[in-house]
Amino acid sequence: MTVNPSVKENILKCALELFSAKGYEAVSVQELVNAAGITKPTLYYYFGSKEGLYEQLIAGYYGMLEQMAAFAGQYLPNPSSYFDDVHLVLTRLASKYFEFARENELFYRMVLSNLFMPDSSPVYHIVKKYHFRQYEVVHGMFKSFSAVHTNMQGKETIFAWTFLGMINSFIGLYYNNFDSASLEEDLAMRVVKQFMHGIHS
Amino acid sequence: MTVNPSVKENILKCALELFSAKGYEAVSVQELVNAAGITKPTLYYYFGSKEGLYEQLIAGYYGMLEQMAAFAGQYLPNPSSYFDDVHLVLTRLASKYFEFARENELFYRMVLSNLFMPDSSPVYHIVKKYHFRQYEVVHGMFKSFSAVHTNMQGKETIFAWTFLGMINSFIGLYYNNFDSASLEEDLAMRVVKQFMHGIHS
DNA sequence: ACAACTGTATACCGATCGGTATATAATTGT
DNA sequence: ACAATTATATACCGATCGGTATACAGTTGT
Repeated sequence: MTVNPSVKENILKCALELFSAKGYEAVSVQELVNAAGITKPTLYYYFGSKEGLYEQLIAGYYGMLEQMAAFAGQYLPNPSSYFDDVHLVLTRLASKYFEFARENELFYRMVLSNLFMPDSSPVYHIVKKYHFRQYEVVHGMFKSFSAVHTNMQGKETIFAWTFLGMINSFIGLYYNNFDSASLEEDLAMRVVKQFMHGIHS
Repeated sequence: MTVNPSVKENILKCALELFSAKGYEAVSVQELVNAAGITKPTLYYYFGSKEGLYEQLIAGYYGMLEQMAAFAGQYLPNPSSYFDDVHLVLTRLASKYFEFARENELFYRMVLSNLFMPDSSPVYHIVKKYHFRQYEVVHGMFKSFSAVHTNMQGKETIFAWTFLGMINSFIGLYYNNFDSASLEEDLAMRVVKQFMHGIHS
């Protein structure tokens, strides 16, 4: 079986728009193929099933996200300089997350809406491993911090979840226009400041 | 039209279990009435529609949550004492959120899974106002802080969202057993510490 | 020119969707 | 006792669900 790239890309594009706007369950295959200007057998020819389409859709984007996070989270210890050490890496990572969320809003909306999805939700088993890999990258970053800053040892898990929770909270905030701030470098610094020094900043 | 409370309660109980486990869209009315041991006309007699059932279900729980947050978030200024001022109220509120999340796990799982629901999701318009009211209570609390601690002025929105984001992040963590910590008083203190003083705590 | 393969559409599948018309059993007021 | 009302079930509605059998047009290798 071969593929017509343009047709496949078009299906993925329409799927992203619909799933992002209404959620997986609420989008029917018929609705999807109408939007893409094709018929059902074409969709099943390329993706096998509705779930297969969803998986292929998120796999690509999650790959990019993971690569970004792994790269931006690289830590070159420089403990003598505050701003060139942990602070630098966290700011870079937050900034890159915001950049990704800005440039892939439709996809990242799906990520957010799936974050706390119930375990027995029909699509949970699809997104589960991608969520966890994303967490692992951030957790690994804090591990590399604590290897140098031993006072952080044992708190890597809680730091990873807190940091990701804050990042996602702010991205959700941005998407819903509750805060006038945009997801610029500036906000990344504010988030890191809050994360590192709390309310007294 | 009158009601048989026990039947109605039973439907609500089954609805909570199913919606919490699979999400609104993924639960069919047939599945629901089977679980409750009734037939469809009975459900429609009491709730009018699937959406009506969902609304009545969450309205009750959100009412409790709102009342709890409003009460726990009351601020009696005592700026001369650090631990009896903002710190006290935040710890009490966090603690109460964790308590609520422990005692109403099924409901709060629904809350979390709806947190970042897309705007055009079929149930978004139902949960929207409840989410926002919850945020407003916390925002009001920070407003009452900043009336005394003027250095907090202008940051009430960002504080409210950060605080709620952290709370929910930890509750999600607890539900997914990623952290061995349970949602006890102890964790509430850690969250407030992280919120107020950041990573250096 | 013709066979093999790629890609797409028509037309259909049984099952299930959310919702309801109607009948009737059970309760209540008088 | 009997009418009115409450509460429940049978049986059904048109629409749509996710998915597919089949035919066939377009392309490609030889």
